[in-house]
Amino acid sequence: MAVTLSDVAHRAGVSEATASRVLNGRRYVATGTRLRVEAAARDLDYVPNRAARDLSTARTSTVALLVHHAQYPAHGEGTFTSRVVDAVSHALRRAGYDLLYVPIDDAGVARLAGLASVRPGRSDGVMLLGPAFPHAAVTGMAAAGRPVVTIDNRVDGADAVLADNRAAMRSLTRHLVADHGYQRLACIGGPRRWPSTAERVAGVRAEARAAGASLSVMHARETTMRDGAAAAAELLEDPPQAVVAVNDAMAIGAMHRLRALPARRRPAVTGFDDIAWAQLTDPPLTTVAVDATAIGDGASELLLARIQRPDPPSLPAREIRVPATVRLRRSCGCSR
Amino acid sequence: MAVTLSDVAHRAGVSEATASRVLNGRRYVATGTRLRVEAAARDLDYVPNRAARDLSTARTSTVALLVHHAQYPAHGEGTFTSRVVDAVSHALRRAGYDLLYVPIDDAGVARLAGLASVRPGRSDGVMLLGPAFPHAAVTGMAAAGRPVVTIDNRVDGADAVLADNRAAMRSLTRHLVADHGYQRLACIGGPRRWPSTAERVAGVRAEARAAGASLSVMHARETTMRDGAAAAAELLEDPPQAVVAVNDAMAIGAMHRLRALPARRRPAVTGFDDIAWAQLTDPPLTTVAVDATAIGDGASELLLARIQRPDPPSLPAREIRVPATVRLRRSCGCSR
DNA sequence: CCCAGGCATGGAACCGGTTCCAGATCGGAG
DNA sequence: CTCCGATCTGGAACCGGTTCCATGCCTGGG
Repeated sequence: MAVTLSDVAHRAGVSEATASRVLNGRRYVATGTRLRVEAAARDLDYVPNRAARDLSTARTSTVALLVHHAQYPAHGEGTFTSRVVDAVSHALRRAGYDLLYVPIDDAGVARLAGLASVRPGRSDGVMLLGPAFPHAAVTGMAAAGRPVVTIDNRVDGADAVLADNRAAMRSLTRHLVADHGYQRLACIGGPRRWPSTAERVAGVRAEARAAGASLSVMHARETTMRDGAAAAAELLEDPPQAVVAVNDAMAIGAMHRLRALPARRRPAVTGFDDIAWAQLTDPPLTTVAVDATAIGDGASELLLARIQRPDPPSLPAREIRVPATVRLRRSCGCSR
Repeated sequence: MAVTLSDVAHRAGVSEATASRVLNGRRYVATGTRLRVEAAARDLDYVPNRAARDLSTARTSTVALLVHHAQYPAHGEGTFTSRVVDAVSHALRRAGYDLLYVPIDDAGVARLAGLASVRPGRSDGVMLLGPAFPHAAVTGMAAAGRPVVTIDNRVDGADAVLADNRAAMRSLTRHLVADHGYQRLACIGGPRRWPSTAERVAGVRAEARAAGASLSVMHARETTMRDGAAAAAELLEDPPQAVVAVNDAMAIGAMHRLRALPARRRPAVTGFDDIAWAQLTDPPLTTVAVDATAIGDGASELLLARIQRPDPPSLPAREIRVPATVRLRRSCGCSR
């Protein structure tokens, strides 16, 4: 049916071995031969059979991206995840790799925890997007020599790509205290065990302490708008001057709930992620923007480094921090 | 390195042929043999090598999903696309297929138009999500016998899955005219060539005529919040009583812009998609919800039907319409 | 009792590439 | 002029499955 390497070789009057060498850019092929083979391949519109190549090279040129949704709904429904997925996908494609997209729910995650043993499956490596993957599964894979990188999450012994959550939050908090003079802050955090939200809370805490502002921290079970609203409800009685949420979804939920207060007593609100809708809230949401492209590039760089040399003294785990920049809008009290 | 079929066969004391038969559930295997092979596979934690299987069966059990972003930003940034991606992915997984995720930009689309010829690539079939794929590329693939299904788009001769845009919009418009008594309507549409937005406009038009309301239609170049705002700006001078946008992003943009008007003259606004943020606008956005799960199921049903019997008198193109239901909130003037 | 036919199994070809190895050719150094 | 090594090429093994075909067994009907 399809054009095979043998067809190309035949048309060019060479052996399959030589044709293969040409098409893989190997050395030791005479220029004339090279040109003939290339012409034949072009004429026949030859496309190599991936299964055959994968089989003989024992590599797939494919990376699996697992996205956990059920426990990560704020992102799953939002735009941060899709931006990262696209960025990762583009970065991989540029490197000649394909992306297998695998959304995974609680049941799937549980199953994952079981097989710390490695499924070579149909990918050369795995990216885990989101904070909810069981520690054991990640370290299990990494220890077994299976290339793994976590995104927006970190686990000892595995490569990771995260935003510089702490620094960004310190800078944002400094703005609230120093520029606006807020002295009483509240922070709406996510689950304690999720590294990136924990880091954001830690950043707020560190800067509040340094700046001498009071801070009360609450931890939501998930990080949806609903959770943000619920947390905000507890603040209605004695509202702080500013509420720092660890993502935009919760910030928007909180802002919504805080409308119940008269404008005079209504706290400033800030978020994190800079999703598309952050510009359209009333007032527009001050938040932190993370460069999704940098995340995609970093993740694929780390993973491909492992894939492309899995043999030598297994590399120590690396971590890439992507800078995150504060986006001042009006919800923090700024006038612009 | 990895456990192979031959290992399993050896351990069970049978030939590879028999082991293969057992693991594929074929008939003509004695029960005792079957049990021995199954036990051996379990003991060795055998996972079949996909490349080898793909090569010998000439099928990949993989479907490529192309998502066009640059021309589809409202969805690319929003939540409709990601919901559909997840739904498709789950449906395929249930059927034993993997999903190759391929975001594609304008340049990619252009390239696609060129090769009406078929790239068998690494997938058994292709799903195209979004309205921006060139006609020729789609029909080319379909004609070449390559399984294709379009989502949120339709092209003659190719399978398609879409929301029942027209009916939903008629019903929504009827509500505006009959229940609220609006007589002067405006509709913010998308590009004329995008089937689903065109159908939505057609639905509004049909019902407005039937109900005797006046209607002015505008067509935005894309369908982002910005486009919605720009369209709304033109309505400020002589505002209609209700503005029907063809998606939520534009509706939100329009609502935002229309705040410039005093409340008395401010039109009702409605959207389409029921993205997460529609509940949080002020007032909450009346819109139309599409069942993403149904889209995923439909698309995978159509595609797998083609994949699993590509030989017989090539099936005529089929089209699945997914019901869409109106979600009344306050932006249309309802009180609840 | 013999034979047809269904059941159960193994041998081997095959899918379409990559790559090891051996042989051939050629230019330059000794 | 011979020898050596670098360059070029083809034959064939191999990757790990699936499946065609041949074979042997067992059962039941004539």
